[in-house]
Formats: sequence, C-alpha cells, structure tokens
Amino acid sequence: MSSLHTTQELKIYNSISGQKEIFTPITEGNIGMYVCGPTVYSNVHLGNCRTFISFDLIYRYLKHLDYKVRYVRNITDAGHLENDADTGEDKIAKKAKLEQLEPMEIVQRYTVDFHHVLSKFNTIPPSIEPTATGHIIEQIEMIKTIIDNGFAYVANGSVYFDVQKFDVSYKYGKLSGRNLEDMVNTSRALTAQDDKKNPQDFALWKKAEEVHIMRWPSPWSDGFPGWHLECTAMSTKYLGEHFDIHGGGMDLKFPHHECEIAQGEAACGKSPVNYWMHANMLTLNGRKMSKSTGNTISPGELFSGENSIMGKPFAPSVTRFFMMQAQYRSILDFSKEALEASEKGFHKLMEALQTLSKVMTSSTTTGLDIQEWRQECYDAMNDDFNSPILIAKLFEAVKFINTAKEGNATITAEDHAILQQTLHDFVFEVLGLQDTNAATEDTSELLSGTVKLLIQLRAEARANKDFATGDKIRDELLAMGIQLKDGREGTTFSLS
RNA sequence: GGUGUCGUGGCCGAGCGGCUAGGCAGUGGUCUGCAACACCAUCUACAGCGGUUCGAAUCCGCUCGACACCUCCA
Repeated sequence: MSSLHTTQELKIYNSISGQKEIFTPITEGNIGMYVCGPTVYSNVHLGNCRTFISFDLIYRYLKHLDYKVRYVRNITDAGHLENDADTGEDKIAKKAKLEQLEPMEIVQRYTVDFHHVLSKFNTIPPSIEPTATGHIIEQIEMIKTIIDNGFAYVANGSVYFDVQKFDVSYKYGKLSGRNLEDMVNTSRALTAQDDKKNPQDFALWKKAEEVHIMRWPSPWSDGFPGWHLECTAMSTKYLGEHFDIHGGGMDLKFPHHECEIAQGEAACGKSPVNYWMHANMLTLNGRKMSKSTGNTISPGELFSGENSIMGKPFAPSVTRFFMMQAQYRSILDFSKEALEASEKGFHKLMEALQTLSKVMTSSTTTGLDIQEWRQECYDAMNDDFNSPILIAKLFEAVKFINTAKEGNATITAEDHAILQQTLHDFVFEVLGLQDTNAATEDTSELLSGTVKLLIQLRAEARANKDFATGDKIRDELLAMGIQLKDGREGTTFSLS
C-alpha cells in the first residue's frame, strides 16, 4: 500500500521493546490508534500541545501513506484524582468547587479551549473523541469482568486492581521496565491509610463521599470510575481488545499505561497494544512544563506576545515548525532564541515555495536529483517519523530552488511538478504547516490593490529622488505589518 | 534509594562505527539612493578519562553533570 510513496518500510520506535520495529498493521491497510487526551480541568499549556501536535504529525503521515486510520483520543472529564490516596480529590470536582460551577461547566469550558487551541495549531480532529462520563456503563462492565477473572477486589464500596495477583499470571511492569518486587521494597509512598491491600493496587471504581457531586450508580457504590480504566474501556470499545498504536505523553508511561496493559490483560486475556508510542516533554528553562509547578506558558500568551518570557508574539505555524524541528521522542527546550531561529527558517521555507512557481523549466535537471531527494524525504519519515531530517531535506530543496532561480541550476517540467507536489505534500499535508503569506493572496483583493497603489506612488517618488516620501511609505507600511521588498523586477510585499 | 533517558560548535537540534546534517546567530559578499527583505559563501563541535577497533561523537567501562518517572501532570 505504501509502495506508492516509498520503497522502504515504516519503522516505529516501540516503547515496550525499546527499539525501532518495522510497522505491520493488524489488518492490512488499516490502523487503530488511541492517544490519551487531556483532563479538562484547566487551560491547556504548550507542553500539553506538543504531545497532541506530535501525534498529529504521526496521524497525518499515516494517512499520507494511504492507511485508513481510526484515531481515538479521549477527553477525561471525570475520575482523574489529585493523588492516589483515599483523600484524593477528583481534579474536575475540585476545580468546580473552587470556581463555584457545575463540574460539567468546567468540563465544557476547558474542552472548548482545548479544541480551540488545537485548531490554531492546525491539528486534524480525531475520528472519535469519547468522554469518560459517556462510558460509565462500559467501565462498569469491564470492572465486572476483571473481578470475575479474579484480578480485582471490592473494599468498602470501591474496587481495586490486585496488582500482586495479576503479577503472578501476567507480570506487572512490562512497559516501564519495573518489577513489582522492587517497587514493593523501594516504594517511596508512605502507607496511606486506605482500603487497598497493597500500595501498588489502583482504583477501578471509587466510592464517592457524601458531598461529592460527580457520582454514578454501580453494583458496588455510588461513585466514579478510576482514571486508568477509562482509557481501557474506551479503546476497547472503539478499537477492539487488540489494536495497533497507543500513544500519549512520556509522563503517562507509568503508571497510567502500565495499568492499561494490566487491565487489558486482566479483562481480555491479551496485551491490548502492538506499538506503544510516547511523545517527549517540552521544557521551559530546562524543566518540564507543568501545571502543578507553574512552569508553563499558554498558547494564548505565546500567540499574543503577552508573556514575560518571549518578548514578542509567535504564530502557531512557527511554533509548530519549531516543534517539528525536533524528533518527537526528544526533550525539546523552549526559548526565545530557539523560536526566533525557527521563525526565520520557517519564512525562508515559505519564501522558497513561492519562488518555485517562478522557476523556469529546462530540458534537463541539474543540481539536485529530484527522485532521489524525494525518496530521502520518505526515508526520513519512515525512520520513526524523523521530522528534523525531513526538514533538513526540505532545506536542500530550498537551496536548489534559489540556485535554479538564479539560473545556476536547471529543472525539467516533469521534475518541477514532482518537486512542487512533494514539497506541498510534506510541508502542508504531513507537517501541517500553514503559509501565513499565502493567506494574503486570497484574503483581500482590497488590501493587495491598496498596497500596489502605494508601491506605485513610492516608485514615482523615488524616481523623482523624493526619498523622504518613499521611505515614509515603506516605513509606515512596515509598522502596520506589511513588508515591501525591492527586487530586480520591481517591488513586492508580504505580511510579516 | 529504585527505574530510565541524555550530555553535540554562540543557540536550537539531527546523526549513533569511516562519508558536509539542517535552521538561527556571527563573519565576508551580491542586490539597493540608503536600508530592509532576499540570495550566495563561510564558520567544523561531539562532558572528562580509559579501553575495543585499521578507524569512535557513534561500541564498552569508569567519573562528573542534567533531566524524567517512582504522588497529579501531555
């Protein structure tokens, strides 16, 4: 299927084996992919966004390879506790109390924010976006199965997963490389006074306190489901007991994903996922961005420039490009200098795309083997979605385009078409970038006509050596965000 | 304390046994009335110390340092 695009197979780094593996879907031509979504109790920060942008790249490339992808990303709107002790409070309920709102108002507000921000980053919505509260019945059914299979116990109205017992039959810790014995011996967690038999056990169902508003009836108590269980219930419902790819942020690897594996095996008798993928963290000042420590910057603050770190606004596409310049498994550090570098590079890339349409074709191609270059682009992405290598390749094309424009390289009409198509595919379709300049072309005839008139007036002034007037037009337009560019064939403009 | 990841030129960031990563900044040019924009050229690094090898940033060992997870976090 992918042979249309590439002669090499797609390799994916599988977190559970710790190495790159050739990707083989369970059903040829189809992929089931589940990514853990946000807990909607506050505005998303940029670190959260990186994970979803990383998986957007992956989703886009898989689609580009003509796979039919069912992409499921949940919304956690209940059950995510502040901590694992019995006193642990549901994040959403806590926020609701704080803001004196219904929990569902909290959920709605931050779900809207989440969607709004992700659309700014030009991410494609998932195929299905299920919520935890919409799947209480499925979760209760799954808990019943796990109890029936002997891997969970009821205590005081709550249900806990019996990790010790599970470990005997299936081994707990496969994903995170831990073994239960070590964990028992070295656990830092103080023995919380709760209903659990062992500190490693985790809640499948929690009995709600009297004051707790978020509660649903179940065979064990009025309560709410455990966080880990939500993902298992929803992934099983929409992708089956065994599916291709499960992703999420690196910080979910343990315990969240480890627990998902345990639940899947305990309920269905088999490992739920073939390829585990983890996107790495975005750091700020060398530290993980995190809501709890306050070391964050929000997308809104970044776009508007209203923040103490950056000193100027950065566009969503520039930010996205910045993220694509690092591989999704690497920690990426966020700074003004790094963003500015990406901004310049991004504009250079976009500029070259415009230039390409003006390059004359010839009877031969010299300076770049277009077919080979194209293959190298695919090789980069096939090697575990190595977007930084892809971008390096794109810049090879940029150099070629500029050289060709100067007449120091040539390209045939056929190669020109391939180059244009390939660049378009990778820049817009796969990397998901948006050309801020191109928007001007269709945005407004009015603007473009007006600026052209000013350019003409300026040209006349300059012809009369009235540089003061010419410079005034130039400088004031620049102040408004319109950059005039004096070239050999006259003056053009772009929005900055 | 346990588990794991990582230390690359001024900055960001690929590579992971032999071949220029790339972007930005800097420097030198081209263009321009002056600029800006743009374009061209250039800058040769892999924490330290040992070892394996014909050859190591890349493999092994040790040392130092950083980060993440083990409690909520994408």
